[in-house]
Amino acid sequence: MAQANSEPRAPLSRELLLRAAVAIADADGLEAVTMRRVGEAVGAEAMSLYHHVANKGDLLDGLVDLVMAEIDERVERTAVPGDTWQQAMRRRILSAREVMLQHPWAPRLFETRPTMSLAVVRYHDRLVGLMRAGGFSYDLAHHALHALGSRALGFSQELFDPAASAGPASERMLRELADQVPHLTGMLAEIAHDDPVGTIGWCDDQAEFEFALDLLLDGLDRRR
Amino acid sequence: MAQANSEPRAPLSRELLLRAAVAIADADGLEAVTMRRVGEAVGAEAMSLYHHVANKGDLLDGLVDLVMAEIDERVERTAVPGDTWQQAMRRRILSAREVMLQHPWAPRLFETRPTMSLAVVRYHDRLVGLMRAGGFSYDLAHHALHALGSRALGFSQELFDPAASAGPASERMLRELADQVPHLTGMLAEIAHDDPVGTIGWCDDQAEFEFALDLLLDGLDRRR
DNA sequence: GGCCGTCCCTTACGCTGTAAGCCCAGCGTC
DNA sequence: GACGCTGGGCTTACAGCGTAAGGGACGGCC
Repeated sequence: MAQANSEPRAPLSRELLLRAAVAIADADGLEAVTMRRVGEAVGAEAMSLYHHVANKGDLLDGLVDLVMAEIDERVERTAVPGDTWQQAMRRRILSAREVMLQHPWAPRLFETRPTMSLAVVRYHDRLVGLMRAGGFSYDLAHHALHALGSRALGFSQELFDPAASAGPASERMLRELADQVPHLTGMLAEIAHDDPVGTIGWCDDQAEFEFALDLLLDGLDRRR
Repeated sequence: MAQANSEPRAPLSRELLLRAAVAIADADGLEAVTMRRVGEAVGAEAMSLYHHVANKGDLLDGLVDLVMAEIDERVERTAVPGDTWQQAMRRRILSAREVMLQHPWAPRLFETRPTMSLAVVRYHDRLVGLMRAGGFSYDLAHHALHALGSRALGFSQELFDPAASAGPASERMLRELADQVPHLTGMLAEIAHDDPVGTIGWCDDQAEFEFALDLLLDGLDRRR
């Protein structure tokens, strides 16, 4: 009713909706991505979106594909020809992680989606390709995929939760519970996080991620 | 209105609600656990639950604690005195896994809960204790916790999704996409899953889990 | 007896995803 | 030019969610 003819507005399209949804998720988190909110962002009503996506699940799948496209692009850009399987794998996974760091909501989305998108399957297929070229048996490559888990896509699930545990409140609480968790308090006291950049959650910083990744890659190389 | 006085019904309590919620989750999955549904299960209205739980999040946290209690109990029962750190850790984690296998919804719940419950913290604290006794530095123990991630609690996150990817439909689809994912199709053809018992999702069977676990434990032992 | 908690119920609100149907612009065809 | 079709947008509406607000019945204590 308002708007008159100020701007004719680009026609809706799947692409447009997905871009809007990404913007919303980046700004306010995944739970802020609702049909009404996306509609508002593109200047349309919620129900109009259904002409371009089958339902909300379809939209979320679209988000996954979009993030995967970003990853693929970056992976391609940062590839180095002479790499060993291990170097190539490492580089690729860390590239994926860079994209995940830009979209903090993506890990949770990837984990939650009930069916795996073709893009994700293809990503893993290429990883298997790398390992095969490096002399892996199919069996070991299979094991490797499972051992890596979500780490193959550049993130580790956070049981020590993201953000919420940070802050002085939880630190004080932890100190009060020192008798209940003596080892953890001792550990935290010694480690004294200085929280560098590149942190997804509380502790999942770059160094942490790379330590676990190399632990796995080395172990795999030894079993090759 | 109905019911008359057929059965006076046990008074509500936190315990009662949690037990009912577990039953519902076991039967129909985590998303079936709604306040109304839990209320129905205990013969009360949804709003009555709020006298025993602060809100739904509190109820879910209660579920986590309940599962953790089950784990602790089993861990205690299966402990063996003479174990090395590695044996003890392995045994403990596999015990936790047995409980997770009985509550397929638990992994997702653990991953989703925004704040970590005291029970979970204590569980990890004991793991650190084991490692310390095994000669770990705090720093390495810290790395170890992160490297293990959710595996410390007995499950690995499923990017190859649970159940949904199984069945002939997805297998046929995969065959049709053979040119797009040549390595994966080759791998799957060779592996020929015979799906033993103890499977959480598609491939996260016991053997898979233990392979990754040992890969990590061995790697950690070497860096000790 | 009067009062105060505790426990449960009823009602209602705002939010979600989405089914159903209307309306109108643009088009192809005669 | 008039016709009807089609497709993209809007409006309305519904069921289900978590939960805020308040009412009424019971028991224990002064």
